[in-house]
Amino acid sequence: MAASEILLPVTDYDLAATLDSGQAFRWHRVKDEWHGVIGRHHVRLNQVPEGIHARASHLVEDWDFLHEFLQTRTDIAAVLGTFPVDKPMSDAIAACRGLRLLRQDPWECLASFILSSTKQIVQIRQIVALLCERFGEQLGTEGASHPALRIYAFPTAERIAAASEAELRACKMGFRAKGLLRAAREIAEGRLDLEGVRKLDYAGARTELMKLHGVGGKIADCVLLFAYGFDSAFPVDVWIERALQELYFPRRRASDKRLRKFADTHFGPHAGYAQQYLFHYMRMKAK
DNA sequence: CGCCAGGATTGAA
DNA sequence: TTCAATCATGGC
Repeated sequence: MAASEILLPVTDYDLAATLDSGQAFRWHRVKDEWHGVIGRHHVRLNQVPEGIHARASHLVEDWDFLHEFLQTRTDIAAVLGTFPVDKPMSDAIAACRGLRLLRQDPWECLASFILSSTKQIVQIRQIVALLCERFGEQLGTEGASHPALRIYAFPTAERIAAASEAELRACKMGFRAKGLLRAAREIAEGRLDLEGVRKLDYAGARTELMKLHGVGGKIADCVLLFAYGFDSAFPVDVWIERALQELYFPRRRASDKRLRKFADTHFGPHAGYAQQYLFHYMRMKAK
């Protein structure tokens, strides 16, 4: 039945931690509500005792897109049950129980993480917001008279492919414009099929994404984890490197190679989930 | 291996 | 107020 609001009855779901854990860059909190765009849906979410309450700015026939994005059907207890039983992991779980992995659109996720290179989360947000304002389709008409309230879809690969590198650089993305433009063209001109990547195994999918200029192992793993649901992907950035070093090798300094190998073997079949818990735990401790 | 690529933020002068 | 250090990933 079509409605503009719905209750998603989920437990063990920390909406704030999930939307603010560096996976997605377009969500912002207004009072107790999270505003965001999923595809062409503008939605507002808030955590209530019974689960997550969602409101859309339009009538929605099928809310499955929201279940999919938020991964409400994931059995989080089963995932946590596969984590290694050690002090760092149990501390991380205690610190952010209810943290989830999202399931994002591959293009939006890929583009966002190409822009994330050597940027901090606040800056990535700014760049992505500018990109959407300038190249994304405006959704609805609420903000027609009020620029600050305008809502935009994430720009399509085709639209980005039609932009110039200079126009993209004007969104403050610097040298990342080249990588974004080239990726958009690969997709728009049919040389890269992001849907086809779903059919590959983890190693094959990673190799495929890493062919793109500006996409190394870390960014490929972010996309594989946050958009494709490859739970074994374990993005290693400086935060995670520090976390592994401090939490698991406090006495002796471990090489990058050693840490990488540890990451690939220690955390089990849902290593990506474990990574997200460690990442969020370290960010919370740093604040 | 070591350098470089922008721009926001932080803290010193 | 200005200015310099810091941040952090991939290509070469």
